[in-house]
Amino acid sequence: MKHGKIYRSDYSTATDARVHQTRAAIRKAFLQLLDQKPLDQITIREIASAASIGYTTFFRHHPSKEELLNEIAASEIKHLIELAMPVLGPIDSREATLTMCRYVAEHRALWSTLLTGGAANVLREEFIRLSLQVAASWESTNEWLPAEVGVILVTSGTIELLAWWLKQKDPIPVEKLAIIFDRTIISPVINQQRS
Amino acid sequence: MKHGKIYRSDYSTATDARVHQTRAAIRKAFLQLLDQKPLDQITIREIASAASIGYTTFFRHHPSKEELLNEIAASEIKHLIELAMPVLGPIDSREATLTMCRYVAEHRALWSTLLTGGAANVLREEFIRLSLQVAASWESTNEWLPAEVGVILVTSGTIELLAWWLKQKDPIPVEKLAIIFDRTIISPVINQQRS
Amino acid sequence: MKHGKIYRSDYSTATDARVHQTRAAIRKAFLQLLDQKPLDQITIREIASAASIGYTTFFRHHPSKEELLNEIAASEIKHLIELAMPVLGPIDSREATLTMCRYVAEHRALWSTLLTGGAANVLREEFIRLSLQVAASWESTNEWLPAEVGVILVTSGTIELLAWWLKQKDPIPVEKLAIIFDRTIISPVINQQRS
Amino acid sequence: MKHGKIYRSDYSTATDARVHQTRAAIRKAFLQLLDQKPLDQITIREIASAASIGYTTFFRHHPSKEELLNEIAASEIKHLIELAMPVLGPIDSREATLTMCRYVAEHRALWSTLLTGGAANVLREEFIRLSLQVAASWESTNEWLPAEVGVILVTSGTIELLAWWLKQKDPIPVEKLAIIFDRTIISPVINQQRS
DNA sequence: CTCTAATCGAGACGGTACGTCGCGTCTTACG
DNA sequence: CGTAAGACGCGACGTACCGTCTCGATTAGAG
Repeated sequence: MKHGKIYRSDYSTATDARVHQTRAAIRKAFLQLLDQKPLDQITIREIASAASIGYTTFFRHHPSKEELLNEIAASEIKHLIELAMPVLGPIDSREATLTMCRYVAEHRALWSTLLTGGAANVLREEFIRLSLQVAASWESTNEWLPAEVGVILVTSGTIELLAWWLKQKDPIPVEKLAIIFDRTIISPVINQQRS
Repeated sequence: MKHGKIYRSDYSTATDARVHQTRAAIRKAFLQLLDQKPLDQITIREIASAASIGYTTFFRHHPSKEELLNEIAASEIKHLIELAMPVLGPIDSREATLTMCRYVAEHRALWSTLLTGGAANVLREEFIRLSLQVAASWESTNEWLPAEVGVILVTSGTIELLAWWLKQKDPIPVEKLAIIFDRTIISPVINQQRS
Repeated sequence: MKHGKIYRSDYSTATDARVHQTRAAIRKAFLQLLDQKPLDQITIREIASAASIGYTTFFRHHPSKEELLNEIAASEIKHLIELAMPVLGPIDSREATLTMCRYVAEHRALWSTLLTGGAANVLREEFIRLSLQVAASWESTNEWLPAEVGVILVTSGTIELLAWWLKQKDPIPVEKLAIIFDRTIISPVINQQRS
Repeated sequence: MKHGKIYRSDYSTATDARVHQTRAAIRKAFLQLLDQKPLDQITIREIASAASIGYTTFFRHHPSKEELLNEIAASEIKHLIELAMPVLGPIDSREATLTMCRYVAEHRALWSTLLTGGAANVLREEFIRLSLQVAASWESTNEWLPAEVGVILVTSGTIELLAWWLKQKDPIPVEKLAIIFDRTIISPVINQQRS
């Protein structure tokens, strides 16, 4: 609506080494900046400068900084959702919970940026959007709880809990986190409950 | 840090009828715009135009649109937190829950804008910030659950649940909402639990 | 063309003592400010503040600061022109010259402001305009010199010379000034000349 | 004193063709506007619009319209002063006078704008400033006439005379102008004189 | 190993919104 | 009941980024 054609190449299948190098530099610089301030206080010129690339070059790879964030976020979120889905299954939620927490712990730096940095709000929305999409076909587990609400609460609860955990200087061990996670977020939604 | 002197008057004790009129017009126009798009896509010129006031006049009342939103949000949130606090008390959470839901239901239009419009993210942060502040002195209710986490989960859960509820075309009755609220958000945090 | 009607009263025949007081205060404050900076760097609020009157009150007396300057300038210039005219007469230019210089010397503060302060350019134009008007009916004194040119040169020369004189810390005596005035400005225009 | 950092480049050595094109367009549009109204009634937006460039682009080349005028004026004035200086020399003032008048005549359009348009006052000041600077080292030609006064009178007289000449619909021939110039402005200052 | 095309840097440019300032009009409240 | 105080609409200011668009310079990888 806003823009005309952009002269951006399609680098998706590029084999040129420079392309990969440039993309990596952008990503790295961008995540570093996101650690420091919210998305809308970061200028593209800043990213380009931090990545030691030309301003114009940024646009050859990403149409906007928002789009860049979405690209990064989407791929990371997919991993997490794949790990998180079994959590809601009937089998062994405690084990799946632990697996998910460990995954985040292993990529602490990245997730810390995503969840506690300037991208948090964007990420939350994307996270919930993708979760709802994945869970769209599910049937309700409880007659008193619309499935959609369940997904929203679990997803947002997960994000908040992980964000809190990543912010701590002396984070509690993963096992304890998994217990909190299970008791406050998972069980209330999937378990049978007595009023 | 950014600005030099601003020529803004202190209107807090203003008695001039025009002042109230102008402030009301700004607020109304702003909330209408927030219904349609996120905060950062709203320009001050748009607000001024919609409120039928001069562009400059906006700054005579609010230093920025962010500040305006915070002013509005803070006062509304305070009301809600006052109603919400007893919910966590030991006595009768179900009753307090119902009271809070009814309050939101009675101000549906306003809260709908705040929670589901372009201000949602700002409001969430402010909400959690204020909740943490209010709850700072509390002692932990559970040895396995840090008090801070409890507050965060209850607050964000509340926001998500209310936001979902306000988005529905055919919203479920308040009583049912209160049940969900109690089972998924309150009880898991304040009650004793069996693993 | 720009403005609608102004609610300005006509105070020209006012007898109210306050009116005179106010006008005097404006005039005084204005001239003081003109000593310090050019006209367009002086704001009306500044004048009003310096004159200890309300901002709006200024407009009850003068439509704009430019107009105010013109009012002041015009009356002063008229005095000077009346003294200066005989200078060009055939009788005794040296004597008239001396008279004029003495007049300026006696009102040094005022003329210093008018000629060397921020009003200089406006004053020059007004001065030349009035001079040309007064001298419109004159007949040329020399066949080789259009009357208009003569008036312009004498007028602008007078202004420049007086401005220079008023700027000096140790001004030369009036008598010497009159000599310069006569030799460089008056004589070349009115006297018969040998090429 | 006024401004913070300006993002203006140094175009003095620019080779980009667009730069020259833009600068020329600005200059042309600016001079055209100066023909019509005084400097302070011209807005930068007007200049930009008339030059068919973006508003912001103006500032990439000139910090303000006043500065732009000074740049233009300074370069033109330098030419004229170089021609005018020999006029005051002892040799052949009549010839130098003629040369100078011819130069102005050949650039009638430009000088007409500078001297009779909205820039006249600014130009006068700059002219006198530069003249005094150039003539700073001179020694007085007459014991009764301070050198500074001589420079001021010659310079301002020159400007007034040229301005008058350029304003005429049927201007007198250059030769007659040179005679007036010599008799009324040059001779009275440099020649020995009998009281 | 060359050379040709892809990629990049540098930055000029037209825009849009910002927040500030001063103007001149108009309204209100006070004395 | 008139006047000061000041709220207001207006429009220009100068700044900051935006995203588009040339330009050459460099460099990879195909011939």
